[in-house]
Amino acid sequence: MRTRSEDTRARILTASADLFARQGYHGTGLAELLDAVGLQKGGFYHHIASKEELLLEIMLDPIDRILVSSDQILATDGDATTKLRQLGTDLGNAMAADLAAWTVFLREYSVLGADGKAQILQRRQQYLDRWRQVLQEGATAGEFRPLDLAFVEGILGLFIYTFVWARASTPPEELTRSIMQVLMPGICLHPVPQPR
Amino acid sequence: MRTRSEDTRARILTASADLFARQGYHGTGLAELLDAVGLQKGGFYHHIASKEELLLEIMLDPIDRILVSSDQILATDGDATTKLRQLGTDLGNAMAADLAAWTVFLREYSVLGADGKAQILQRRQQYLDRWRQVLQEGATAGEFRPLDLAFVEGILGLFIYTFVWARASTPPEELTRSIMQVLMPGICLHPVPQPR
DNA sequence: CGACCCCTACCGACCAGTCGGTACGTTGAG
DNA sequence: CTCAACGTACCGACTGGTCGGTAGGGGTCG
Repeated sequence: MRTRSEDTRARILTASADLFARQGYHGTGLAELLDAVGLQKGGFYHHIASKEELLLEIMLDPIDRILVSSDQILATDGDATTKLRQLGTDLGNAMAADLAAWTVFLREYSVLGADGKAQILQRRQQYLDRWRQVLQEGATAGEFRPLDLAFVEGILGLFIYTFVWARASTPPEELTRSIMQVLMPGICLHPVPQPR
Repeated sequence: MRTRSEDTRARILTASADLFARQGYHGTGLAELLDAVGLQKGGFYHHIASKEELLLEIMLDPIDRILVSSDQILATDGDATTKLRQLGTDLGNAMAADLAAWTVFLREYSVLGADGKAQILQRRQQYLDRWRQVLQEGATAGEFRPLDLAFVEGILGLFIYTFVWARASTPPEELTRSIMQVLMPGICLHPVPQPR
């Protein structure tokens, strides 16, 4: 059963994510949030403890979701090449579905206090470790080249910049495909058949 | 001859780039800028027209520099594979030398007014067009796979995220090498010997 | 030489406006 | 009657920016 409160709260979350993505956290005043949601301050603060807590909640959502889906991928018994491709398409789908929240997640880390930073950083590391794990697995299995894994930090950047800057003109599945078209043969040792 | 004024102005520029990179434009107050530079408001505004003009100047610097160096690379008569590698190492070197300014350039676009946006966007497109040009050249010459170029927007993200998040633990040349280790075979059709 | 002057670099008080946040009143459904 | 879900009025702190003023170095005169 969906209460009215939860509904209002959800509206606040999505509207804020949208504004924060477009103008940044500090660039978005309370007033803008309020008339985007259609509330006054009193109503707003009935649902939200503080602006910064709101930010943290927005940022936790996308990373928590993808921790679940990537976990399922890792649990598969396919080879590393397959898992790698799945990790990529999964990330692309996630960003396509929640681009605003992902943008905020990847841009506003520095705004958070020590608590929020710790929570976000831990999950971020967890997620990137999934990639590192698959990369390692593929390397020892002889599927992948022996790689210096420093670039893994950049994968999130590769995706988000492609999605943010190329979105208007191109459907999301094509963006993911374009990225994976480079990433797969860049990582895999033997020629990889491109699906489709 | 280097005047005192130019020196002070330069100090303002670098200090501001540093603070903007760490805390964001809106997250950095005038007060913080002032005691980072060691000036009072009067002195500050003697050199800078406005905070936003300051931001624009910070952002124009890295892109203008790399437009020059990438132009020189394009003018070379090497093959596309060589040019591609040079574009990558050039970008890596630029970011390593000016990480703060690059961070600001890639994060604070939305803060700018219509004028600033136009100036930055034009240069950004110019630079990415260099990559597209080389990619196209290599594709028609049979050096590269036939690629969907949507991912090109993500190259900047790939680099900046790698440099920002992996910097502390790794020297910049290694970061560039790690990235190019993936990018080159991801783009080039035939196996590419890795230098060094 | 010294007296004058001007201009650059800088100071610090001040401004209107905006910030995030709170206290409390009101409304309406169960 | 109750309590959640809001609106309204207000707060102090802080925002970017302005303005009148000043210290002092360098040039130009007699």
